[in-house]
Amino acid sequence: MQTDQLDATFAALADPTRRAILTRLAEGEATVMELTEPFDLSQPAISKHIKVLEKAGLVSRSRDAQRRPCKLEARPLGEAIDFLEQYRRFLEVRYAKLDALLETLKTVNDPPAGTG
Amino acid sequence: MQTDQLDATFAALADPTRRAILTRLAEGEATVMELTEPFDLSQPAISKHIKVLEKAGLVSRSRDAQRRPCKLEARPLGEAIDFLEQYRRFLEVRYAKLDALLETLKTVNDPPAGTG
DNA sequence: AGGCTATATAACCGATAAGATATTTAAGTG
DNA sequence: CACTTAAATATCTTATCGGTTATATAGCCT
Repeated sequence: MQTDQLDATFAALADPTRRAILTRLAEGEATVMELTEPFDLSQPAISKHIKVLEKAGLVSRSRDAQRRPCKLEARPLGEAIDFLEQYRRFLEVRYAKLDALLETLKTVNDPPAGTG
Repeated sequence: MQTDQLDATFAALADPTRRAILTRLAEGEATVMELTEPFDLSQPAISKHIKVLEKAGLVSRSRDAQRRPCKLEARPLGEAIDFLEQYRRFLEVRYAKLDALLETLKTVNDPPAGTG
């Protein structure tokens, strides 16, 4: 895992506008216009944010006529999680919660066990 | 979850020196001197980094004579993970790995953690 | 008090970030 | 070709960052 990749990923995530863009992209692809709309920011400002996300590898672009739809690329987020995982033992409460979550998910595979 | 907290957390994580400091602190408390030593940076530079980490709530300080030992505070990292979790469905491969990991951890069954 | 050690603060610098507005490029349409 | 729409680029401004050196503060020890 390169340090530069983590730098870029965390720096990209450090901006609330960019996080909001990512959240929106989690619902599906979106054009620059569509991404600009919900914000009180100029189109060039959003284009800049997109460029930051793109450089961090968090977003990829395609083409649809004049449009340049953005798509979420989550791989770098995975690397960020990998980094944060090293602190797992300091997050015992969360860890327990996650454990419980996975337990629940596994239970879903089991035959119905009545109320849980 | 406040946006400012996430801003501060991710911004703090965006610097490799600060990530290295956190990694070191994961091994236990350390003084400013001890944290400065491994880097080719001045003591004030490290103090500044610590202040950034402290403002983000990732580090807390105590006192030991003239020393101000730093301690890792992982809670904000937990919130960062919470944010990243929303992209889990875009990280199916990782998710499977995490599942396997937790399976392993449960089998291992660590003793209660103390810091030293 | 004087001196040593550990850390923080101040002042400064160059680079970068985040925003704006204005303009340009690219692509489609009449 | 002119016009419209979508997005990118240029230029500028202000603020913050990350580093420096120099200095100040705080706490211990004689």
